Amino acid sequence: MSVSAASQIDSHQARALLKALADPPRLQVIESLAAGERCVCDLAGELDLGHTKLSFHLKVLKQAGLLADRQDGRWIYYRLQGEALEALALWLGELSASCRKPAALCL
Amino acid sequence: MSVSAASQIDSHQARALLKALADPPRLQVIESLAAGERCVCDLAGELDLGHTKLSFHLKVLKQAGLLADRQDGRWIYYRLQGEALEALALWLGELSASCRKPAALCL
DNA sequence: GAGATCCATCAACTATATTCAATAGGTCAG
DNA sequence: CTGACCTATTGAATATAGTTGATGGATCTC
Repeated sequence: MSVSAASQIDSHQARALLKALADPPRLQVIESLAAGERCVCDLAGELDLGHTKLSFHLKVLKQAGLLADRQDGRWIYYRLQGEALEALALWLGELSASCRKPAALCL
Repeated sequence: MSVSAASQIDSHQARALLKALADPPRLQVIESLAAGERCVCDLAGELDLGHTKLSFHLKVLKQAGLLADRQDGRWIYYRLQGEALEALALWLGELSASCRKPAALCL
């Protein structure tokens, strides 16, 4: 039980996260939210996406587990789920590590 | 100057890597190559992709900088470029770290 | 409760990516 | 140099994903 326990993911989950991230507007959202929680209208102002497009991509990111939301009155605030990013980073790290291991065979 | 200097990438490069990885057949290839270098015909046998499909995806991965190849007679061997995976893992890690920093705002 | 604001959803359209079958370029063995 | 093998490429067909404009639900203000 490590302290910063990023949950282990399998390649199927990794692919879902990769796919969710691999899109310009979604990456804009992610990077904007890395600075902190924001409501949709702030995001719409900050980024240059229409309301509908933004809403669509927020949904995709949320379904992938990369975002969480919270309602406050008529505003809905989205925030990054750091664990998902960490889990993906970990998965990628293990992949590259396993590549490096059998020294003679890879690279 | 850190020892395991994974080169820094920007969000544009990160997106290209994410996009290249976010596809089932390509992830199969990546995971297979994590065990070591292989020639195309071995990959074709191991995975269940047609020759054409495999060749196409190898090209995509190579252009993204995730794979390198080497010719030996009529065989062409592909291997993983661990640095690309590490760089992406690093980029994701920094993103999640920056999310965690302003404690009150995110999560 | 009427109107305004914030956000999500829907269906149709468009754009992009993947697949498949056929063709072609190299390399090797005989 | 001919035929066999390994791999790459091409173009057409298909599948998938993204965008757009219009509609609707929910919350707030007056």
